[in-house]
Amino acid sequence: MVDKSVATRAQIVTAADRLFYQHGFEHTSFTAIAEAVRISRGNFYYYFKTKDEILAAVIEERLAATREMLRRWEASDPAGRIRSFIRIVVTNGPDIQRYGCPVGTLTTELAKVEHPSRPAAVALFTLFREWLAEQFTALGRGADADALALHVLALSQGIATLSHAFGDDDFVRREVASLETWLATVIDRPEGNRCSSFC
Amino acid sequence: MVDKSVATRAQIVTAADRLFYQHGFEHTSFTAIAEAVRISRGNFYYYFKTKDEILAAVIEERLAATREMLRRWEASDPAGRIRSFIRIVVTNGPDIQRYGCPVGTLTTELAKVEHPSRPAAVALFTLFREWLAEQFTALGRGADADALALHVLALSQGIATLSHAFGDDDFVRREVASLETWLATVIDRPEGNRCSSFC
DNA sequence: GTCTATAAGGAGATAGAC
DNA sequence: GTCTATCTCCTTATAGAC
Repeated sequence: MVDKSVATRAQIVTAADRLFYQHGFEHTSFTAIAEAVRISRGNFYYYFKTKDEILAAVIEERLAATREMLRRWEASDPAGRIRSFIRIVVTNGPDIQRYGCPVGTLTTELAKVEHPSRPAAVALFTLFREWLAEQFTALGRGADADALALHVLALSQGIATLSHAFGDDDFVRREVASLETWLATVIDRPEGNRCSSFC
Repeated sequence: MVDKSVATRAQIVTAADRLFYQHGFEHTSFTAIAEAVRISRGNFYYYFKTKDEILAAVIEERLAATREMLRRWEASDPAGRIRSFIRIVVTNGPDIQRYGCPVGTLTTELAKVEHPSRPAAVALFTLFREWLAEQFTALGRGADADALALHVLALSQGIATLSHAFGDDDFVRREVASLETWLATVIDRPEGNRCSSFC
């Protein structure tokens, strides 16, 4: 039955997505995924021949979900879109505090084990990077849009990593507030009049 | 022979340190460490009863090495010390591009697998955090020294993560230059006159 | 202190019945 | 489509000779 097949496959991807995020790719076993979906390990291989295939499907799923999120954010103006991004670390605060950034932690893990899907994971970063650069360009900062995008991305990554390590809510809120203030000054100020390259 | 025992043990810790950094703790097997030190797997257990014991020794070693590095930096004035920290991502640029930040990647991995040594790894972060806060206090920013320390730590983490993901040298240099400029303004400026909470 | 041999368990992956 | 049974490989860890 095609419908059932599609549904079970989607359940596997959803469960694997969550477990890879919470416990890491390598640390998540077939047994753990099978138990989460409530199917046998054998049935598993009807849908995915290898563990790497599941990972590829999970990354595809995350790419699609991220594109959909960015699409929803386009309801705001460019400055509001960037603020939506900046606020992720607050919006998803509890998850990030427990498990870190889903993009950063996956990319790092796959790099350490030299996994073939590493470039696909980096593409998640690239998606945010290019989308942020577009917003800065729309705000009249086309000349250094990519640099500004990377700056926002880097600080968000750092906030996520330290939130994960220290579990300090105040720190996250403080950094996000500061980054939003920075954003406001970056947008309004002409290029020659800044306190630093990014300000 | 005690001397030999000490030397072999140190070699194991050094090799494990490097391999844990390059390939991750879980992905590094006893076999890999034993081959690196050129001893048999059996001999291995004469020095360490479990893999977790090696990890604990590696973290202790990293803590000691970090304290020693911070001690050397004390030859500079407080502002110079903070600049030494900021420049790590350039000084260790190639390693960080390949393997990420040794502190951040280890802490994240241990959290995902809920490893008992996770708090010890976080202590590495705390060491930098408190040392940075001391320097900001010495610069007359005692009121928000910890917040400033966390800010520098967070941005450095983010730079390391993106350097690892994208392998972009220019980005790293740009961010470090910007952070150094920021540092100069933060030190000189009275508390009321800033373009953002940190500037 | 160092070695070889081996135990015990878990992983990914396969075969074939239903 | 789903299952049980099984295979193979690799891991950590142990026992005991030298």
